[in-house]
Amino acid sequence: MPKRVDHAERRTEIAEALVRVAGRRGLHAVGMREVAAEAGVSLRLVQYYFQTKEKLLFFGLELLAERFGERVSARVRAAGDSPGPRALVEALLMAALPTDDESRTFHHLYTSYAVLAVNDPALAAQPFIKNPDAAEDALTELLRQAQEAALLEPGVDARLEAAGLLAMSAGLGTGILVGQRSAESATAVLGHQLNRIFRTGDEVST
Amino acid sequence: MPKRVDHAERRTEIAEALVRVAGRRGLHAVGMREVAAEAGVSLRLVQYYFQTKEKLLFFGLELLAERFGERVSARVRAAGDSPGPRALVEALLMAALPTDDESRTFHHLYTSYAVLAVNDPALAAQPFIKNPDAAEDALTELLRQAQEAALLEPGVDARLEAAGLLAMSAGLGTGILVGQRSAESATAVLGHQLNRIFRTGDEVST
DNA sequence: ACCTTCGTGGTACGTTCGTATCACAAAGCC
DNA sequence: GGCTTTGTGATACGAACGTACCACGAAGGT
Repeated sequence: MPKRVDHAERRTEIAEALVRVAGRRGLHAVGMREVAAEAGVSLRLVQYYFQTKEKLLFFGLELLAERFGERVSARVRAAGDSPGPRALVEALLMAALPTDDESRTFHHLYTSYAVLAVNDPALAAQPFIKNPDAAEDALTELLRQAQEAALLEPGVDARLEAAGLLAMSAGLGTGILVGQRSAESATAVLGHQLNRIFRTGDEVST
Repeated sequence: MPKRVDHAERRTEIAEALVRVAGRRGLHAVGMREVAAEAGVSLRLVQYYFQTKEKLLFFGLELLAERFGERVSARVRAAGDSPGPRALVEALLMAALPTDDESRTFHHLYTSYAVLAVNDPALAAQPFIKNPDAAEDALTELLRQAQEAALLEPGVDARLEAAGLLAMSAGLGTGILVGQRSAESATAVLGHQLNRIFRTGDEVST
């Protein structure tokens, strides 16, 4: 049976199994055996491709971040051919909301990792800072451009506003996740916020 | 030795030990034995006052929510004798930010519980919804009053704004928690947001 | 054609965890 | 003052977990 196999691919498959079971039962409850079963391989194999559980978890986080980045990019690209700044900003912020199973799992697990990182320096060294900071930079740049095109209300500080919007999006996402608020209500809150930032030339986008 | 003892008090002491050790090592890592050691009692005693770990965790959450409520109330009361609406709003929002050890632990553990609640219906039935909803109602009412006193910029929807501000505060709090942003930067973001909501009669309060 | 390396399975080990059990002393009740 | 209840200690148990170990079949290289 043992043909030569692509390690990277195998690792990705197993990490995807990890993400699935973690999304279903919670990151705290996932064990090597269950990941193996979900991936349809033996426990030994999980050990073989990841020597330790910690490494498996790290790789799972990387996978999660990567997939999420792709998702956001896709959303932004889908925002239209020559999208207005507001449509771009909206796409960026809405993509982070847990509106379907995939984004819900992402939000759930990312928060789980973040909580673990509070007490785990090794985990805290992972892309927890890098990734959100990049998003903040990107959004700030978007707002600056809109500002130069005189599309924003006066008195808006691009950087502070970007940070605030991203934090709001994250907070709303958590609210959705725990069932406190519906996805529709979250988008309404976000939309109202954008209405107050952008000059009234209402393009509410899709 | 066995004098008659106040159960409620004992349970609170043990739950406080739970909160301490959970804040130190993460909620996922806390065991009955460690809680017992932290509280300075035997494992048996923890079992005696809480029959099961689940009940201990529930009680810990209740304690956390209660203490946090008191903290917010204290902050709001300390906002001044006849505080302006903006000072009140600011006190409410800032109190939720993890600026010191106590609020940091609160934010950390509350988020931990929230993550667990995603996959645990019994935990989800605890005050996860009730409490934030109450905060949203209170903040909405505060904004409405400010609105009637013509202290707000036009075009502000009190309810949507309240929800947005609370979500932003929560999101900023998480950012502080994971070391992505400093407490000062978070308060700056929040302050800027309030500046754009309240009419310019700048009282930045303490 | 041999031999090394790679992929894989099965299983055992040591630890830790939550919980249950046994034992017993002090206090309250009548 | 005997007896029941209450508080407390020590320890045992069964399960689950991460990890380590042993064995072996099938390719690849030369």
